[in-house]
Parts: sequence; structure tokens; C-alpha cells
Amino acid sequence: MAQSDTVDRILDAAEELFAERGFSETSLRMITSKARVNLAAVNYHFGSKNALIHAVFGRFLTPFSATLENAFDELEARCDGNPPTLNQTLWALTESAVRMPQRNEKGISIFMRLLGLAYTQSQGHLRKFLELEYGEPFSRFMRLLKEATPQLSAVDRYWRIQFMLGATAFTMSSSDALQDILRNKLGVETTVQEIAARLVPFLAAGMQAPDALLVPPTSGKIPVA
Amino acid sequence: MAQSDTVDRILDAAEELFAERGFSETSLRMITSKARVNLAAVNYHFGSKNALIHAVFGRFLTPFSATLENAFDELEARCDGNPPTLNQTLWALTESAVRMPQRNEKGISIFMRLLGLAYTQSQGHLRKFLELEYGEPFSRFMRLLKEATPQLSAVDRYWRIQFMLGATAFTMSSSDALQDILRNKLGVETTVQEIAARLVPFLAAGMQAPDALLVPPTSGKIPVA
DNA sequence: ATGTGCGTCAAACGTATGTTTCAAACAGAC
DNA sequence: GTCTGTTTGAAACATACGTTTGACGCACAT
Repeated sequence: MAQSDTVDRILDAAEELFAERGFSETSLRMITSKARVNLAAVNYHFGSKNALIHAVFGRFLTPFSATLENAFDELEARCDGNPPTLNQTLWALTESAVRMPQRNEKGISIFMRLLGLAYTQSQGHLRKFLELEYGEPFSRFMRLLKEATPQLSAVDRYWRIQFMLGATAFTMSSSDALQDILRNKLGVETTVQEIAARLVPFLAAGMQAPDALLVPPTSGKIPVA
Repeated sequence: MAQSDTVDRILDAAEELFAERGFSETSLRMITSKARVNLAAVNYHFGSKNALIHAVFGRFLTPFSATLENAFDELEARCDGNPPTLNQTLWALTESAVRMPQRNEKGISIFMRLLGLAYTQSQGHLRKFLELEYGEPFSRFMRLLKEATPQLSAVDRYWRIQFMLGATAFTMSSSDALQDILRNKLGVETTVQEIAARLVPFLAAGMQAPDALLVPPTSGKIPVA
């Protein structure tokens, strides 16, 4: 029962609080009191609040990026030579995320929400850390997407990838709240797997939509479906 | 040259700083010094920082929601009886946003970024304020979407609307950063209008994708495109 | 037994925040 | 000109933050 207990309790509490309130809005005192540890423990074990944020991301991103690399390896092996399709690539990512061993049932949604926050909140230090540490699997995913959508121009593909990331991060990040609404309004239960099963076809269809700029937005005439 | 000058200068500065740094990360002192106004002026004219945030949103959201209502009125009149199509509905929203009179050329991107932040950052008071003040045009938009996609089950439509909101909010809330990346990596300039022109077809295609659950995510076998 | 390293604790540090205060400056009405 | 209500100004307020400090307890090797 050495440091490990304290360190993990801090990480657990920080992860949850960051996910539900953001980084600047979560104070070290909230974290340490939720984790039932002394305030100084954070600076003792991690050095600073920013370093704690990095540690929170590292704890789930390191195993995830390993899982993802394996999934991509396997996928490319199975396709031997031919580039994997868009659907295959998206499913490889999705399955890697869904199958990650979770600390609890909220694991995935916290995971997603944190990723969304990392992208959304400026937090320069975080972006630098993530690019430095996990830029490679991300680049690989981008390369697979590029090979799976050769018909898109680089600019079109770039923006559509942003749209995909947005739909994913946003949906998963608030999936708890959204599921509550759904349960109340429609009386339906939905698992993260089912959400993913709905999300992937949406993304694939959007990604393969007919070319964009055929319908200029300032034309005055509103085009018909 | 009564209060109006001070009030507007505060709103201008606050709007810009909020958009580029978020709400909690922007202090009143940053705002007042950028606006070249005394610190106490904010609390004198607005009452509190939260009230200032509401005022910033109100200043562009009130004319926008009026414009949007008009666009919807006109659209429904033009369709007389028949429900507007999905594309028409999405374009009505997009054009209303793009055509809003802007204070400067950065107007739209600030506008979008603020909306994204409002959705992303928890900020309970803001969400309450927006729901209370601008819930009606939003409900109307949802109703139009429902009538434009009668083939979708309520649950499918619900989730796909979330995906759309996510792609939009996420993209717009980081559009400046994304444009920087694009400028550096591909050497391309992109206007908000062009982003919207790419986003709408993506959303429409995703919204009209074939039904979701035909491809269960936990099947083990990864389906082919 | 004793010293050594590590982890914990309460307390304090310096700084930055949102907000308040109150006097001074200003406007327009009489 | 004087009065009255409104707007600005510099300064202070109380509070919360991230971080640091130094004493204390505990395990373990000598």
C-alpha cells in the first residue's frame, strides 16, 4: 500500500472531474477532496496541475494507442496490399475504443469526453503533449482515411475528417446526458456499442457524400434535396 | 457619448476574448484593459461576469433568431403545405448564420466559436439562459428536421441530430485553429462560408444514410464497405 | 536501536480573480 | 450657477487558486 493507492485515487478523481467540468473549472482542491487525499499530494506525485492532466490522458491513451496499432496492423495484414476500406478503418477504430478494458461502465464516455475537451479547450500545453506523445497512431489513422477516400481532394477530406471527429467526440462526450434524455423522452435504453453502430454509418455516408462546393451557400437560391 | 460607448467597447472586447480563450480563462481585467475601460465598468453596466456573458450572446443571438424565424417562415410559405426538405432546412439555417450583418470580417467565426463554446463548456447558467431565451427557434428547427426525415425512426433521428450538432459545434468551436492547421499544411485559405458549404452536404448525407443497425459492432467480423 | 527515504499532513505563501466602495467628473434641468 | 442623477476612476475587498514549506510518521536496511 505504497504511493500507488494515492496516485490512482487522484487519477480517478481527476479524470471524472475533468470530464464533467473541464480543466480550468476543476481545482486541485476539488480533486484532492474527492480522492480523499491531501492537497499537496498532487504536486508531490505529479509536480503540477498540468502534469496531472497529462498523466490522466496518458493513463488511458497509452494502452489505447497500443490496441489501435494492433488493430491497424491486423487490418492491413488481412487486406494484404489493398488499402482497407473506409468502413473497415472506422470499425477498427471504433472496436478498439469499445473493447478497451474499462475501469467502470462510465469508462468509455469519460474517455470520449476527455478527448473532446482536449480538442476543444485551447490548453496549448495539452495539445503539444498529445501531438508529441500520440501523434503517430493519429497520423496512421489519417493515412488510412486518405487511402480509403482517394476520390476526395485533400481539402475536402481534411474538413470531413474534422466533421467526423466532431460528431464522435461530441456525441460520446455527452452520451450520458443524451441517454438520459432518450430514456425519458422515448423510453429507450442505448448502449455505447449501439451508439457506435449508429454513428459509423452516419460518418461513412457523410464522408462519401457528393462533392461539396457544387452548391454555393451564397447563391441566394436554396437548392432542393 | 453616454454609456453606449463604454458598453459596446466592453461587449466587443469580451466577445473577442471569450471566443479565443473561453469564458473561465478570460478575466474581467483582460476584457476591461482591451476595451480601455475601467474595471468597475463591467459590474456597473452588467452586474456580474455571468450577466456580461449573457449580454454577449444576446447581442448576436437576438437578431439571429429573428432572421432565422423569417427564413423558416419564408421557407414554409414557399413550400406551401409540403414540409421543407432536409437540404432546404439546413440551408435556411446556414444562410441565416452566414448572412447576418457582421461588425467585422471575423464576425461569423467569432459567432460560431461562441456557439460551440456554449454547447461545449458546461456553464450551467449559460445553458439555462439560452434555453429560456432562444429555445423556441431551436424547437422549430427540430420540428422541421422531423418532418424532413419521416423515414427515420424517432431513435435514429434523435441520434443523428446529435451527430449533426456535434460535427457542427465541434468544427465551428475550433475553426480558427483548424484553419491555421490547414493554412500551414496545405497552404489553403478557407472562409466560414466555404466550411459551411462543405459541412451541409456532409450532414445531409449522414442524415440520410441507410439504416444503422444492420451492422452490429460486436460481431467480431469487420464488415466490408 | 538507529538512521534514511518516502509519503502524508496542516499550514502558509504569493498571486489572480470577481466584486464593492466611495470620491471625483460629468451631463442636463431649472 | 446650482442642484441631481449618472458614469468613471483608483483603490481596496474577500475569496479562491496553484504551489511550497517543514514537521511528522512509518517502513526498512544497517
